[in-house]
Amino acid sequence: MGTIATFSAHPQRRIASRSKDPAHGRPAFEELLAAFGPPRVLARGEHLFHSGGRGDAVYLVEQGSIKVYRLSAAGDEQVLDFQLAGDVLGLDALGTVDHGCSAVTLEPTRVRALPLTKLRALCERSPRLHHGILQLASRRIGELQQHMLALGRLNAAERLAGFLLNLATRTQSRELRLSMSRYAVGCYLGLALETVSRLLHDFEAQGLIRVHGRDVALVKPDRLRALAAANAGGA
Amino acid sequence: MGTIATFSAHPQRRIASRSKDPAHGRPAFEELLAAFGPPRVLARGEHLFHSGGRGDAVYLVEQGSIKVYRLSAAGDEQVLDFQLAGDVLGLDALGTVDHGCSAVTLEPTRVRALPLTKLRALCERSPRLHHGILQLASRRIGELQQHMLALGRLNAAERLAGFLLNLATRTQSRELRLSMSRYAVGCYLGLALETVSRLLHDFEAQGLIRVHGRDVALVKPDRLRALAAANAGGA
DNA sequence: CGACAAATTGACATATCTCAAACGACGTGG
DNA sequence: CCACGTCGTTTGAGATATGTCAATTTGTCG
Repeated sequence: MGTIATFSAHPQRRIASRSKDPAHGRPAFEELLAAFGPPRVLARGEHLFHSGGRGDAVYLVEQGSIKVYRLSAAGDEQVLDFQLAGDVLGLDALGTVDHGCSAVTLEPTRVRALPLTKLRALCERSPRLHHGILQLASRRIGELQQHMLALGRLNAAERLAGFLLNLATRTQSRELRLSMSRYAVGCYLGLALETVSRLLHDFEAQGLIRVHGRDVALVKPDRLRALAAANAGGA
Repeated sequence: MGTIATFSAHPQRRIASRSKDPAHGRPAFEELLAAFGPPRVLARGEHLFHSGGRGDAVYLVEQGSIKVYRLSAAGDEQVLDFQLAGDVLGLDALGTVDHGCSAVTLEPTRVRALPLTKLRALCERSPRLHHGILQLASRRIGELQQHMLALGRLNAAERLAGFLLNLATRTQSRELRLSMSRYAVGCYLGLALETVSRLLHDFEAQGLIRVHGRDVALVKPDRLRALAAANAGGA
């Protein structure tokens, strides 16, 4: 895992695009992939599941993007993650009966579901697949821990820089088209939407990025990285 | 889950004290428990593992307490969790080769290890045990997500109130003996240690708790709960 | 008892939030 | 095709929660 520190590249969970992982079972992921059901297309704004709802499947995003979030009693939203093509979500409901979060599409999105009943049955038969799921869960833990570091210890600029780099790595592109609003970005980073807006402006003023609405081009990723890494550590 | 919202009670991971969970395999946990090796006693300040180090086991805390943390490049510490008796840690290293965090004891602590090699072997043979681990991982994801909400959206008082309630639930006691410093609490909650100190004072002044050094008694847990829940939502 | 680490308390600095206004894009309906 | 309303974004000014720095007190352990 290379360069990006604060926000892990999440390449791990993006099982569709995994290509090399010498030590641990690649085949596990392939097998897992094959277990998912047929594609289903959701319109923008449709929910995949709701917090409190019974968790009855995990989902693989094939195309589009999904916002996973929780609401506080006061109605504040905390975005837990944005899921892009190749990501798997719903892992938090394996251990408990229901979901602790909600998932909504940010644009027309194609997903494939793997019902928990089927998942459990498959796990009985294939330790390899079972292990694949466990690895996904384990990696998700690592990612969340990394994000906790960001929320707890990084300043606004560091968080945003890390976020942009993370997206760039995951999409393998420096030309980002943000499917989420400034508000959603703020909810993810623990910031006010105005702060996000201002910071994007500042980054542009410094020549680090170019911004046109929701299109963001990373002009100087290295300097962004330096910014993010100023505080967000490696390892 | 019951009353505490922001900081889940983590009762899930405290497998030693699990007593009822109708739907999901209790036996899985019992079996898992039995798989751990012999007890080992660590002195205060000893590390169980280091960030970057190869993850070669998961650990069950039998007695004492452990601080799990990450360092940022700037040297700032983010505490990811405090692990008490009954908790399992090291789950984040199942999916990757090495740990993304470090673990150090806060007091003399007794743990039992389950080497990953053995764990994997056992998983091959016992789907039930395998499933137990998966559930632990899944629940940990839920807990981390809940803490992210706290870090991202709650104010200092709400975080601290939630933290105290969390500890009380996990230890089944309203008389807390904090094994961690104010500094460590601050690192966990994303606050400065002075803020923690001041807040404890304020809570005491309001009659919510009594503080004597590291002994904290929850005098009015309900009011603390109201404080924590003011913003930290259920479900 | 002495020394060192932890905790408290105060004064002050500031990053970020909040409130508010204005602007732009975009889709709908006349 | 244009007017209009809505939603998201930008930008500004001011408020504030929390951090920082520093001095003092308390606690702990050899």
